[in-house]
Amino acid sequence: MNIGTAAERSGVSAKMIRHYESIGLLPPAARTESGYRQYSDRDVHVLHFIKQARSLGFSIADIKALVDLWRNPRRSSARVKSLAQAHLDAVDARLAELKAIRKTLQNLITHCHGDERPDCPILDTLAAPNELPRQ
Amino acid sequence: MNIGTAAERSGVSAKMIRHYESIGLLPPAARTESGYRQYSDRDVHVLHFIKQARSLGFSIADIKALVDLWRNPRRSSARVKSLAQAHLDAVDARLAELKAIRKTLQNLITHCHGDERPDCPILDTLAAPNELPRQ
DNA sequence: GCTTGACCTTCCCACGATGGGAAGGTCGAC
DNA sequence: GTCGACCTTCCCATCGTGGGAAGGTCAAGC
Repeated sequence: MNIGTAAERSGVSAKMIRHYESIGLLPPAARTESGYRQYSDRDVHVLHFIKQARSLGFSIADIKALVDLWRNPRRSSARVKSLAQAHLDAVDARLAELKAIRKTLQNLITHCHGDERPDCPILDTLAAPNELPRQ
Repeated sequence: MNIGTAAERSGVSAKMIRHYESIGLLPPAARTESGYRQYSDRDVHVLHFIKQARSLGFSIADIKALVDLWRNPRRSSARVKSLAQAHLDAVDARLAELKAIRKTLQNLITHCHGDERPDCPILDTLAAPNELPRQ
């Protein structure tokens, strides 16, 4: 099938499919005489794997490693688990960050009248010489 | 003072100070005869404001709006609050996303032996034809 | 006054992931 | 044959934060 069909069936855009091929995440596709890329059901399956991993927030580098492990019958699940754990740790770190940000924003918004007056605790806090309240 | 000192005192790198000037977030700095940028205490204060807003995750475009409001004695706090609320909404959306990702990852990791065997629920789930479990 | 290391300037490129769009070729239904 | 949909490659962009090259400036120390 052509790239458009592969894109539709996998959920990965044609643009990204070409890009993934260019960065080596995918092997070069088979081509017709006129240069059109040809994809098999197996290729669509790989693309779907990539899409799923992306939706879990894995980086392209991680996904490359995961695809390689998937392709290797001799892999150890320890390696997979290690990759997933490192990613989970990063997700947790980002969650903590956003929670702190959320808390500060929520507090600032609560104390802001939000009317026509110019005084505003949000601006005052941003302009204050000390660091933002972190808790 | 020179840009290095302004960077040190504001917590914003010299690179970013130059960048912010180039994108119009900062007005062009005064210059010496030899072309060195000169910054006042007031400039450092603005940079500090920018740094604080960045640490709260506001985009450069939002920060530009916030700085303009800060500079405008006739601003309404409603406008400030609206910007902050929109940003908080975006933070909340991202938090929800990461939480869902975390949950899925956590579940997959829990069911993975993480040993030398090749069978792995993480890879199996990524390769499965249906969408990832979302709850 | 000269030396030299730190600092400054502009410019170009890069990162990561996902595009938009231009220019030109191919395909297949009608 | 026509024509709209699809395909190709190539170049650029987004967003925020850099690295580094090439060359100029500053001022402490000798």
